[in-house]
Amino acid sequence: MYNQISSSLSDFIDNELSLHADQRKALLSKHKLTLTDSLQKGHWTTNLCLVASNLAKKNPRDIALALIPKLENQPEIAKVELAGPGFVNIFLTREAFLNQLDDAHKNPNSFANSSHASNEKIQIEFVSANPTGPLHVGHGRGAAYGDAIGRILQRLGHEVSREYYVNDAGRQIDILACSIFLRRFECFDDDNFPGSAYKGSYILEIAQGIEIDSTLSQAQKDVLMDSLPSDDEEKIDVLIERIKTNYSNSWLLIREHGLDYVIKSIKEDLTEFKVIFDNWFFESSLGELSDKKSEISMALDQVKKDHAYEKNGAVWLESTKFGDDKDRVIIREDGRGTYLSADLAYHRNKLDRGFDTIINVWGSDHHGYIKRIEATIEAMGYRKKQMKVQLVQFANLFENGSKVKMSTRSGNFYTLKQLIDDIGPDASRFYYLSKQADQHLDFDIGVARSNSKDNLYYYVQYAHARICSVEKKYLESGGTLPDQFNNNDFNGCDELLQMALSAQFVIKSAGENLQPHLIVYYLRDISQSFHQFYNSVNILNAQESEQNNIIRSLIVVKSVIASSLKLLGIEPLDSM
RNA sequence: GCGCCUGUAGCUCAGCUGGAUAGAGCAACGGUUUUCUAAACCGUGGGUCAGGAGUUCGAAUCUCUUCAGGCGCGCCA
Repeated sequence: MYNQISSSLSDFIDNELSLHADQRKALLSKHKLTLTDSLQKGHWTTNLCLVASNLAKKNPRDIALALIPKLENQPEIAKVELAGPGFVNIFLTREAFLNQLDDAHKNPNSFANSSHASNEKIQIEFVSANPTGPLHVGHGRGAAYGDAIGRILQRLGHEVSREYYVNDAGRQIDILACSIFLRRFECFDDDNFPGSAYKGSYILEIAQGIEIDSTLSQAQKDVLMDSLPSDDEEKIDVLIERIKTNYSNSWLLIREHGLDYVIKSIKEDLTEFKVIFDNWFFESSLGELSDKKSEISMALDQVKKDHAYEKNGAVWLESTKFGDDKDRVIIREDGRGTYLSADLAYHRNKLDRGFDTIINVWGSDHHGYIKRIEATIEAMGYRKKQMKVQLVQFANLFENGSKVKMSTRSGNFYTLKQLIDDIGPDASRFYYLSKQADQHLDFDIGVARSNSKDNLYYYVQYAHARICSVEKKYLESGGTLPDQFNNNDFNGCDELLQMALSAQFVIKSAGENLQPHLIVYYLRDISQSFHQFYNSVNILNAQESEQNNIIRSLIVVKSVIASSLKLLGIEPLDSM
């Protein structure tokens, strides 16, 4: 119906309004055809006449008077009204209204207006936490978000690939290995353990799980720990150097073992969270700068040709030429690469894989990095529009009103796994997605865990479970589930059905704007409408003539709730 | 100092590609169960959409500005 009315409006614009080409274009892009928020305004409404009145310098009412007969001609349209300042409200025949639902049900993936949307190959890179420890609740938000976006975009017909970028090459991993080494050979007692090393209990666990024959004598330990710098950062770097040099075999073993262990545990946590990646991309696979044929060397060579220069012994990317605030070092004075140089090669790799769009889900503390990477992409000859960056703010965790403290280095933090064990993956995902990603989220686990009425997650699930229950009872009493509406019968569900129809537009918008929270709010609204309906009508004791349409409506609502929940990675509950 | 984000009911937030009376949950108060799951529903109270100016037929929404808060500005990752 949307497409049909929409094309009538386009015909009207082309044939009845004498507009210049640019005016016509403006009108086509600015006018809207939307489902109404209440059936008192009909089923569909358009602001076409209001927008056109500006462009055509005509009274909106006059334009409407010309438009209305064109619409009323159509057999599916019962009535057209001019309302408010110039809205045109379209009332469908009951049959046409109900047919829309059958159509939506038959083709859940065919979206209104889908002719304009081309199916793209989209890659989403998310989580990508450094493999130096377990995922914490902040990572969980990115995981829930990226995965939901993936599901929504897939539903809209795109081909989606989920990727985790593993920073397995940098200093962070050296610190991880160093921390494990120090624990394994008991170099420090707890009070003197270096401040920059990782102290979580998992470090001890890894250390104890490694099979190494050798031990360190007290004399060896003394040499290792002799006259260390007092600064925490310098201290750890010196330790790393000494261990690498003097205990290279143990070092390599520990480094590899530690990395494997942490990555494995991250994968396990994500699996439990129902987030499955199609690809794990290792930074180390880009190779070394010292290898002239490595991917990272080739990527750097490419930008060095035209967009880089040497200064103070370092190589600088002329990123200011592409909108960055300042130029950036890509090769340090000492010849090592920077974080940006690896990222540059990584983005080149991604774009060369043929994705139409790559979406980077980053922690919002990286927002200053966006211009830099955009500049890098352009310097390599790609279009920066191919990349979208979606920032995810940290989630503050509360319990009974007080903030749960989190600090990574100290090792004392609330992990994603704890959260999942505590309230389950589905409730976690629901609350993670309940607010726009790039804004602060206060997440109260007390509420999420509770059976009380302020738990929105259960409010939605309860709506679904209630419908399942009614259906079951209806079948037990000898009813059969109807597969179509009776056009002339009970219309008490029509408002509910109108809202069910809007699901496809909500999902479309959630996908286009990368905002899964729109679906959360939609779920809340349709659940509320259902609960209201449920309390106002005795379904199982309704007259037989009414029951067909009621049950049919509930089937539609149930399926809309279930499919919306699934887009968020949440399994609908059949009973509670 | 520069850049990005935020400011909507007592609290937590929707609504922001301009549109019809500004919404929801919680909290407060008062109701609803011989009947399908009361984790529900109904009702009442509660708002200068931070302040100001501008654009527009029309602004919570766009522009400018002031105030308040958060974050980012490394040859860190």
